[in-house]
This record gives sequence, C-alpha cells and structure tokens, in this order.
Amino acid sequence: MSHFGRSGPPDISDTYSLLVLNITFRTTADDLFPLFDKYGKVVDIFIPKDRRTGESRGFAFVRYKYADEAQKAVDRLDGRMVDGREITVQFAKYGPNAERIHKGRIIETAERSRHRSRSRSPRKRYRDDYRDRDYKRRSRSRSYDRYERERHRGRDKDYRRRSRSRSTSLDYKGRGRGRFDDERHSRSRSRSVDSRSPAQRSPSPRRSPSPQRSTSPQRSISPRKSPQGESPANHSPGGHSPTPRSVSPRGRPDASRSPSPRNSNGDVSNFGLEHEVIKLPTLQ
DNA sequence: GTTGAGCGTT
Repeated sequence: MSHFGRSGPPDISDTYSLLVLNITFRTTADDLFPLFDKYGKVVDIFIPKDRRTGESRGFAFVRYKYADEAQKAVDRLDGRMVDGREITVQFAKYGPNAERIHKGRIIETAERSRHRSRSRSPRKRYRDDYRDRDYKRRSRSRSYDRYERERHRGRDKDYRRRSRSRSTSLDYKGRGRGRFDDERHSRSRSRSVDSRSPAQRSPSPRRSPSPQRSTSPQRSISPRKSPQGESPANHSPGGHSPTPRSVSPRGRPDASRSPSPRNSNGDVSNFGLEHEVIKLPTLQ
C-alpha cells in the first residue's frame, strides 16, 4: 500500500527498490516521500506493517524509477537522521514475490526464483518466513536467554518431545505472529513449563511408593512403540534406572562379569545366564 | 506510549 492511492504493488517491472531500515515505528510513507523524492522520481513507498497491530515494522521500501536516482538516494540518505533515528538505505535484495534483486532491480522472475528456492535455498512459506523473522528478531533484541534456551531445546530431545506432546508449539503457531502478546505468553508459558518439568521429569517419587507396580505401566508403554525398548530407554534420562534392570540385562552383567573368573571355562556364560533368569522373575 | 539489526502489500 502506498499513499499514491494504489493498492498492491504497482508496476515493479522497471523500478529499483531501496530498503530503508531503522526508521521509527511512527514514520510513515508520507514522511519518507519528500525526503526520497528529492533525489529522483519515487514510484512507490511501502512500509510493511504488522498484521495484527497494524504498526510499522520499522523499515520501508522505496521504489525509484531510475537506478542512478536510487543510487543517489542511497548515497545521500544512508545514515541520515530521520525522526531521531539514523536510517539505513540500501538496495533491496528480495522482491515482493521473493524474486532475486540486484541493485534493487529484479533480475529473476518469480518462477525462476521458485525453482531456485526449491533446489538451493529452502525458503519457507510466506507466513512462516514472516513469523520466523519476527521471532528471530525478538529473541535477539530482547532476551538472550530465550535464544539460548531455544538452542538448548534443539539439543535436548527430551524437552522437545515434551513440549511437542503438550502442543506448545502448536499454540505458538496458532497464535502466529503476535509480537508483544506473543512474547509475554511465551515467557509465562516457558516459566510454567520449567516449574512443571521437575515434577514430570522425576518419576522417582511416583515409583517409590510402589516400585513393583511401576514396571507394569512402563511395560505397557514400551511394547507399544518398540518391543525392544532400546531407543526410548536410552533417550530418556529419567527412566534410566528402571529400564536397564528389567529390559536390558546386558548392562548389568558387565559389572558382574569383570570380577568373575573368565579364565576357567565356558561356565561363566552359564553363570551369567542364571543370574539373568533369576533376576527377571524376581523383579517382575 | 511500548520493540529494533532487518527484505515486501490487494
């Protein structure tokens, strides 16, 4: 949208787009127009706005008809003080439809760029990109711990699994591109998750009252996914203690094996087997 | 009235 009275992008065929960064959130196209028009014919000015709040997102696109004029505007206006902030003016790199742009001029059509994005840069969809950018920006500027936690989360499988099961991420997406509210929600939510994690994470209090029974629910869960139960047992740190005992007898014999006399004969294996056989029914 | 290191609208 521009204050030129047109809706949607005008003829972008022969225009040169400048990206104007760091403008105030209050700055409008009307404010920018006289400034940029001084250096050439401005075809259009567009300031992306937040869909939810309708507020400016802090940058603008100024389209010039001629490249040299655009270049001049970059030279003159880059670093200029506007509304109390030093704006940055540079040639846009991406077009409105994600076309590749060189010096503000589109050098690739949308179709081509699509082809490219498929093979080279797996650019997410429109909305995702929107959200992603917003998210990134926020985390950087506002809270580092959030950013770090995000990274941590990527590593910690347990955390990811839990959050997914609780459909936290879904909520995120559903809420979409909220800005302030989103942040607030996410913060409070994350805190609640933190407070909850110890309770959920440590099954020990649950198991302590009835250790014998605890095996049965575990068994009911494990055969469902994988009868071997290897991967879940290894991945979950909480269920570490109960699993090796009942499921994988190998872990234990290791300890008993080293002291045992291996030199004597094959009886050793028998001995170990006996141990296993005995131990399994005892636990169950 | 609110944020800030980034690339796009009916």
